[in-house]
Amino acid sequence: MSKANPTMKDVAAEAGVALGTVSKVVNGLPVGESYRVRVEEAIRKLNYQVNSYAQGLKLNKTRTVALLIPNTQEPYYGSLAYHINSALLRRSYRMLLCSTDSDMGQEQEYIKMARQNKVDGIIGLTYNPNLVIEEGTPFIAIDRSMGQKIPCVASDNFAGGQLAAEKLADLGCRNVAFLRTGASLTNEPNKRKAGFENGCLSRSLPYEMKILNDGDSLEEFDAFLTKHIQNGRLTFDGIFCVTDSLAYYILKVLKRLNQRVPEDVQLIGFDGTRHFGVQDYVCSTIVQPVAEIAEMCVALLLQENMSVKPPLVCLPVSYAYGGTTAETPGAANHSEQP
Amino acid sequence: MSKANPTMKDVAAEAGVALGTVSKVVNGLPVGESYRVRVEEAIRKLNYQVNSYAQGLKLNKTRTVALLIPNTQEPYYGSLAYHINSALLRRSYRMLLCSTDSDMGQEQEYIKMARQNKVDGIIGLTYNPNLVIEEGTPFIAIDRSMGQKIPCVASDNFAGGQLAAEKLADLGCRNVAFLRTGASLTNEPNKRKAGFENGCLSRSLPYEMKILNDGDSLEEFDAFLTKHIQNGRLTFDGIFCVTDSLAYYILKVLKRLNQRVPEDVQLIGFDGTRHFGVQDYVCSTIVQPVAEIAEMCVALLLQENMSVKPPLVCLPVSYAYGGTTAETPGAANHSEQP
DNA sequence: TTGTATGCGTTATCAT
DNA sequence: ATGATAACGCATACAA
Repeated sequence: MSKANPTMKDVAAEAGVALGTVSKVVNGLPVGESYRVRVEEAIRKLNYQVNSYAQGLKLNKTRTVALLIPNTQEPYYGSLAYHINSALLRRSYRMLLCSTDSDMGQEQEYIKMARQNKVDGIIGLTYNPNLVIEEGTPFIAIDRSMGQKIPCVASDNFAGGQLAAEKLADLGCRNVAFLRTGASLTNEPNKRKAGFENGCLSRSLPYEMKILNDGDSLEEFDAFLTKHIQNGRLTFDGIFCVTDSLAYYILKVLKRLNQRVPEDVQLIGFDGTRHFGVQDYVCSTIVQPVAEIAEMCVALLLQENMSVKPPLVCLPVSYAYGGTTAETPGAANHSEQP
Repeated sequence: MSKANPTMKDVAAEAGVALGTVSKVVNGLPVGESYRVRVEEAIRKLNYQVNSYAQGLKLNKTRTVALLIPNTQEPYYGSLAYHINSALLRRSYRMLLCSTDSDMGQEQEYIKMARQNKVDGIIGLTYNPNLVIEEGTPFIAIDRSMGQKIPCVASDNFAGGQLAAEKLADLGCRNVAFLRTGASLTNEPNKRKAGFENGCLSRSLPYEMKILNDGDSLEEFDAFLTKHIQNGRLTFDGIFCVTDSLAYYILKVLKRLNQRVPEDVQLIGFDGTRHFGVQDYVCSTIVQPVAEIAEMCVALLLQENMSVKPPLVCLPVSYAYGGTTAETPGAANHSEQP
């Protein structure tokens, strides 16, 4: 019976060659034909596999990347994790999943772990403003810039906000609202507001904003909307919510207020969230290009033919109909549901 | 300026002690008080971190576990990945995420990778019937038994099916249906059917089944339900779907058929899927105890005070109201939405 | 072209 | 109790 975990030494003994020869065969370096065959045979016979830990120690490269992300439960995060994992796998890189729960202490702990584990790089979606990152390990940030030296990848949130405004205008809205939570932090998604304002102005579309502060309850929105009901009808005929998650909440509020969606009021969210991750859209929405964001993060991290790291990369978003806006069959700019 | 990646040797030199002493301090082994202080100071000064790769090579233990799962996009999988990650983190274990897309070749590739990477164990949710697993690495299966030697963790699918039938009976249903997809594979979720039949029989509740074969389109269900419409009303007043995902699809079909839910027909799914992972339930459902499943997998894998590995562990499910059944305020067995 | 020897950073076994 | 040293499995510079 062969050993449970054969090493190169075992393979060398089995094949009757030297250790170095085995190493060369394993790494595809030139070696005499007859030797190569014998070594390959021995490898198969013993079922040999390289030990990444010994290899990593020697090369100081581990082909492993850590992903810091709040969780994998919420659809945007889960989707991101999936696509980043796929992009890494395609390049034969391993991925350490680090669910941080957005806890600053835990995030820092994971950074430490990543360093101990000698990862080749870190991709992080963290809102922690004072995360300490070692100079040594390459880092790519998602959705929040972490300084000039660290590239940040995000979707084009400004354009997304603008697109939402334009869509609402195109679909016949005359008076719209923008609803947002989580205002305090500086991050890319915050640009959705500015983009929306810009879009409204360029279309001369009157708008109002309701922006919650950190501690506020979502019920503030209920009060806000209730206040804007006149003769049983909402004074807004269009609402842009900063996320699909919020849009879903607002949808329920509107139902309670007896407003029909999309007949009385049209609703656009942001993210491109689908039911069960892969089915239809939860609401009409500005879709983030999650797969492209993932691919870009990995490409930047592994520095594939990129001479210089850009500080901020914004990827194009698109509009998708999801039942909470008027349908516009035949419209040029209309994305369909897969 | 200090070195980018100081080693124990550097710490020893800095503290003016021997290498072995540093190792002892790092690992909390007894060491002279004055030495310990000096070493700790040097560690802080140089910002030293152990190298897990050197440690893993030496100890042949890596404190790393691989999770094989189809993806992290679909809510059940994403949630499972999150909770397993948390359970491992609590024990200071790292987790390699291996999204397999249910591809058999990729699954096998990941098993190989896990072996190369010297993981201490593997947790796998895979429907691949002929996956080759090395004897050496501990393996825990989720939702599908992979042989006597490999423990399988799942929720109590039989009891869940039974509970669904009993709930429908309790809520006044007189004629129900069971709808299922993905029939061919032998796995734990298949027991939902048997449990449901059992529950119907014990309550003398008439039932019918529609079970799709592997290649079938979901539209078969449309036809099935349409066929059971008489005078504009569905002959079923209760439907149990094998997953929430299917229940969501059926919900849309019922809407098209002008059946009101839950007034005309009540609907129960399975999984406990929530909107956006953390909000309200998508439908009334049999909730899988995802956190407990995760915890059990990790505990079994790491063999915490378990003398013997059980071949199959079934964890209790619960019913949750999610809007697609009649509300039963005050009912004893009623779970509420968090 | 092939074999030999050294070192990666750590732990553990020795003498001291 | 502390210091020196071998070994973990691999890659590589160097000798043959």
